[in-house]
Amino acid sequence: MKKLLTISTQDYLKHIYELTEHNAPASTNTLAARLKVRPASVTGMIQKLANEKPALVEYQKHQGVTLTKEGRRAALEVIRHHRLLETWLVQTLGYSWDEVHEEAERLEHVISEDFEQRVAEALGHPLRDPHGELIPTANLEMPLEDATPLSTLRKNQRGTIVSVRDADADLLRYLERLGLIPNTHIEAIDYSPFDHNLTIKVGEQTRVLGLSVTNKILIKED
Amino acid sequence: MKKLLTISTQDYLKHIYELTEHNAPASTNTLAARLKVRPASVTGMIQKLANEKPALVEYQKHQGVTLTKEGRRAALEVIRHHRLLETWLVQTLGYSWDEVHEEAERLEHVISEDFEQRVAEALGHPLRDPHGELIPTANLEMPLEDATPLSTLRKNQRGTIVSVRDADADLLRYLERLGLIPNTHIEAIDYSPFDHNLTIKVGEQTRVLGLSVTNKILIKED
DNA sequence: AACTTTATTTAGCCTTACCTAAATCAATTT
DNA sequence: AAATTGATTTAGGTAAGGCTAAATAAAGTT
Repeated sequence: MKKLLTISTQDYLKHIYELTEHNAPASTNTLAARLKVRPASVTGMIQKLANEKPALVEYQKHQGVTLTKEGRRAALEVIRHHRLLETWLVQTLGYSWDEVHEEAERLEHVISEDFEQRVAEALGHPLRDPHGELIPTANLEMPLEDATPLSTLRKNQRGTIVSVRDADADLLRYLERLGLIPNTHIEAIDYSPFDHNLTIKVGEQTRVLGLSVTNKILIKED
Repeated sequence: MKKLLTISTQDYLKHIYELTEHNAPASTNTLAARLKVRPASVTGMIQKLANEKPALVEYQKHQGVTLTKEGRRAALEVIRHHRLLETWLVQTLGYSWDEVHEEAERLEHVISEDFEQRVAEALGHPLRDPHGELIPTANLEMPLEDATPLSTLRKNQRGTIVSVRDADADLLRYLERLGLIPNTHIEAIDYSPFDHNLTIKVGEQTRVLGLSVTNKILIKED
């Protein structure tokens, strides 16, 4: 007897999850920007979510918002849907890496538990989606991230790209052109401590990447 | 620059299409029953749909409602989505014949044109869904039905099941148990003009079917 | 033709989730 | 400590799409 949440509520929870993932409560304004809604609307919605029983968010006026246990589970459910869907759309309908997001964004709210299970099964219970993001488990826990930002790689170290985080479609297309997609093997050939630029070798190519990019790419050293 | 319709509107149009398929305008009450909504709500919604520009339905107080050209196209779009989705879910996720309906019912409203095309492509542009229902074409026309009701089959005639129309999940499960699913070959071995019962042979089995069943099964003679 | 039953419509309300404008709080400067 | 600025909240509205109850229209009976 799980409570049914509106699409809008699911979206709020998902975005709150993402904004609070690295500690720190989410502010009304950033949430409003993410949701493409006015700050006043966010305040209203948050107040409702905080007064549900059980409460989905923890909220003190002017102090930002965090998820409760219930809220977190609901958020992880949506995120699991999203990431499974992206994986599935890429694998079975030939969507490209950067096209799937929008489609999954709409589907994630309407698929059944049964559908979720069938897709997970069909995909062999994948750990990561096509961007390399971790997929929450069936019992709604987020696996630990065992990859590290590319920005921590230093001269002569090698690694394999695992994930590209928080990237918009433009950046994804850019990275795809550079061949910087999950499973690609790379080697750091230079690092500048001044501007934090990292020079890497990707296959035959040499690329120089700034911090804003190297921070978004996760790798596993090898 | 197609107009975006709400899920609710899409549902109204779809059900109006189905109720008016064999001539005759749809009445407020039957529509309300189908949509699981009160008659008063139907009146309200229909009035809105009739006043859209362009109008989606034709409506005269107390005379029932029919679709306009625009309304019909919108309805066929939803029905195309539904039937493609059912076909796809059965083929790629192993849904059974009688389980797909609900899932497709929710997905049909949120998939993109791109998704529709990819699925149609992946399936090889099928003509019928798993129930045998005709799938509207990409340019939103309903193909002509070239199959006939099983109730017209007479002693010693043979045919192949093409479709099971308007059946609820219970009937579908029942027919599945009897082996009466699309592509099954059958032969009429007796017909009673009094009660319209038809005795047929399905593989090794002999079955006696009443009119309420034989009218819902479409076949092609051979 | 009058009455009864059933179908349909009108009127008035509710909820959800958004909006704008105005008010208040918090943080930073001066 | 006061003032300014920016973030947040309150107050009051709007549009969808439901609902109930009451009013009206149509259809069927006597």
